Amino acid sequence: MPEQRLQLERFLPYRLSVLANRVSTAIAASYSERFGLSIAEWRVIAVLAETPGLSAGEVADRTAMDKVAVSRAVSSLLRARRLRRRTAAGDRRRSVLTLSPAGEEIYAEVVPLALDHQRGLLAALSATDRAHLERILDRLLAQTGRETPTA
Amino acid sequence: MPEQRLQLERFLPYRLSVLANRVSTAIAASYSERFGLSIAEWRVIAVLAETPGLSAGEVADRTAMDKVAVSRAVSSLLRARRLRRRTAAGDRRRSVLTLSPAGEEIYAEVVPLALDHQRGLLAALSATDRAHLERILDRLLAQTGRETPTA
DNA sequence: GACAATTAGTTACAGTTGAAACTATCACGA
DNA sequence: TCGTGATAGTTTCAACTGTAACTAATTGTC
Repeated sequence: MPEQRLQLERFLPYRLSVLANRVSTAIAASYSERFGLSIAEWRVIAVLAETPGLSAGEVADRTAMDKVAVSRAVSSLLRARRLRRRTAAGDRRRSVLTLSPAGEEIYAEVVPLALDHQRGLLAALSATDRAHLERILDRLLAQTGRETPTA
Repeated sequence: MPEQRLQLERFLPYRLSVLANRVSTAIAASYSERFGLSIAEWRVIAVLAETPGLSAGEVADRTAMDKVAVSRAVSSLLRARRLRRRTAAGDRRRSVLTLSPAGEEIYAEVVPLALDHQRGLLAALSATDRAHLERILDRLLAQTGRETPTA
């Protein structure tokens, strides 16, 4: 049996990781310098803009972040008055998170930047390639499904 | 002009990041527990198995790691006697890195694990989807080309 | 050949991260 | 209603990471 080789530059997990890092870093640069947002904070803002009133745990579920990261992002956003937190009516352990006007404002300003980046990326692809990519990502994400411990 | 929305779960950069994290974490788990390797250490081993005799800087170029990360991975691999380091003949600043027999051994054991993971991932895709994915990744990686500061 | 500018690699420091422990609250069964 | 176990979220502590400063060696350039 011949020794197996790997060829890192062609190894799918490695390529995915390099690509994702490049893209995330580039986008993060554009909002971190302008608004002092970390990736975690931006994700929290984004899900709360889409679905106000989530608890910290629900934010964690939807952002693929762990609860410690969410806790820290929330507390720094609260400090900056970009978020408001109440206690859930029937369950005083749960928080109910919503964006403050300042938070909404930031969301409104960051979204176009983020969409621009996405457009820039997709510019490399034909329309059919884009459709393929969507479908392939759906499948791969489903395949890797419940493996991210959101604990 | 209506406010733009983002929908994080459909946002390409976000999806890429989640997928890449899931995959890397899963693979890393399999070699980190068995061999006590970090992702950085594994990458160094992989490129040196493919191309022995690289310098630390060349390793950084090929692994999309920065030079500090390479330096630390190299020194921990040296400590574990999984790597050998000499000084380059004509330039005493440069190192010449090669795997030790123990390092080769680890490479030989990890490669099948890594390839299994890749196979598991690709199992979700048809042959044509795999070909699409390859091509699309090539393009996106080229598009994001020279943005990763390997400094 | 001597000195400024580059390059290879390491180290130090400060900020970030994650696992585990902790606090507070809730749910449920006896 | 008391006690046990689960759940939401925070804090702690130790490990990890990145930036910048550093040492050492090399390459001009004059």
